[in-house]
Amino acid sequence: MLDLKLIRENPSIIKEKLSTRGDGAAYVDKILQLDIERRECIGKAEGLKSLRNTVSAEIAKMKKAGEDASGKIAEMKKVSDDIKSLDEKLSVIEKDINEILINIPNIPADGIPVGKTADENIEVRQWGEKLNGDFKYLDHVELGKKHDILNFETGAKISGSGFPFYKGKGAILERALINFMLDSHRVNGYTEVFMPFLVNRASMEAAEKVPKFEDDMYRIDSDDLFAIPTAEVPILNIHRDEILKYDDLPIKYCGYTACFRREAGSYGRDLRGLLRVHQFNKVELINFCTPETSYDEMEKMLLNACGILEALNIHYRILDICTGDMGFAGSKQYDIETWSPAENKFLEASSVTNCTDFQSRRAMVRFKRPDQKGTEYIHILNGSGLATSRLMVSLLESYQTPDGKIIVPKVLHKYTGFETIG
RNA sequence: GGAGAGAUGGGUGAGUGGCUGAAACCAACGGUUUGCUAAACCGUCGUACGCUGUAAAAGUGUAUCCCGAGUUCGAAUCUCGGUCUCUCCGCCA
Repeated sequence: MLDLKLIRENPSIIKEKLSTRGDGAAYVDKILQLDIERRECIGKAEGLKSLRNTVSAEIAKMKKAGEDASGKIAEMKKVSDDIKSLDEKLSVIEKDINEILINIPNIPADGIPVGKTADENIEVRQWGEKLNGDFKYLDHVELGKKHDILNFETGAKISGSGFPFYKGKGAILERALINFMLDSHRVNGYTEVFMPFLVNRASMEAAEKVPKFEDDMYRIDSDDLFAIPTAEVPILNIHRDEILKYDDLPIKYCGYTACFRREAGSYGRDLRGLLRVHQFNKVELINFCTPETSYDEMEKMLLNACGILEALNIHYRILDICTGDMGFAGSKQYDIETWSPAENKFLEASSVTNCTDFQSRRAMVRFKRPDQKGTEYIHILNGSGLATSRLMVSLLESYQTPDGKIIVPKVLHKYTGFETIG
């Protein structure tokens, strides 16, 4: 959620910046108009409330002195009615403002690529090289079937399509990846957390996932709980409605969760195997930091995520995401894509995003500087470090041998207890 | 699932209709005292929104005692609905 005051004070700048991000700019004028009405309403209502408070105190005194206050009481009855109708009007206006505000995306950072679609993302760098062995690379679905480690039919039987089923060494490898990533990030200074996979509506709203993206979420109607689409949601909410200590910043968390996404409307796209699933595993990184450090922290987080891929020796590239392709809450976003030799393309395995104060305003996560009055909204960064599903695709495919075996990357041996599959 | 208790500022905790944004204590911060430390004493000590205003400041009004609605001239305090927490019983990984 954007800052209403910021919009009020810099409408043209906000409009200009939002113009690169869909239709956000169109809302600005409407917001400004409503904001004027809102402040008028507040002024009137508060004036009357002030009067009521004063006179009520007088009534109390008169009653104590045994005087008759019925005239003033009748007068205040009328005032109270007026206050009530003004308050009702105000709440309608504020609801309208809020409705618009939750549909305006974050302001893009200076210097990020301007563009409409993913084609206009800019590649920052690549690491490693494309594999070009002189044999036909089997894709992860074929490899999964061959070694009986991944079975999508069984997953479909249990739950439906898009719910992968891992077996034997496949299940162990998945777990190994998660443990390896968590251990690595702990060394990088992140505090490990383990969280609920179902969260309440307030948590989803704080993370700006709901109501805008409610259709993409799995919801449990009977309790109004949501299956988390990412660990970002519960981790972000750790500090909801809190004022953090300046000296504690930055606060960094890593955590594993399963992630649940309905992927409504994306049927037919990248459906094969693990490429687009309703449930996947991810280790998430979250950083709560000051505004002046957030872009530096973002670079560090990116390196933390890349470090996993380098340890696993998987070819990847980094994209600087353009304004039109960026996530709703993001101000700047890097995607990390890992190479799939069988698909012959890069797959998005991670996304590192600086959400600046966009989420913290809704979630009310603030901090206080020493020797300074008032609070500021904290900057919140999130990054996958990483999602195992796409990573598994790249890993299985990249580590296959011409005779169809799969070598387990060395860093995972201590987690798997075996060195090859097949 | 059954029965009961509760939710007040960073913490403990008082307050059952009228100077109560809220006692007291603790913590924190600033200061005095002190050879140093400790102790003592004094002061400060929530947040949000609006208005006035500034270089920064500051002033002022309103709201806020879990959330929402109601009663009343006036609600932390009374009524109703909800959420959450705790205790006991039952069930259970």
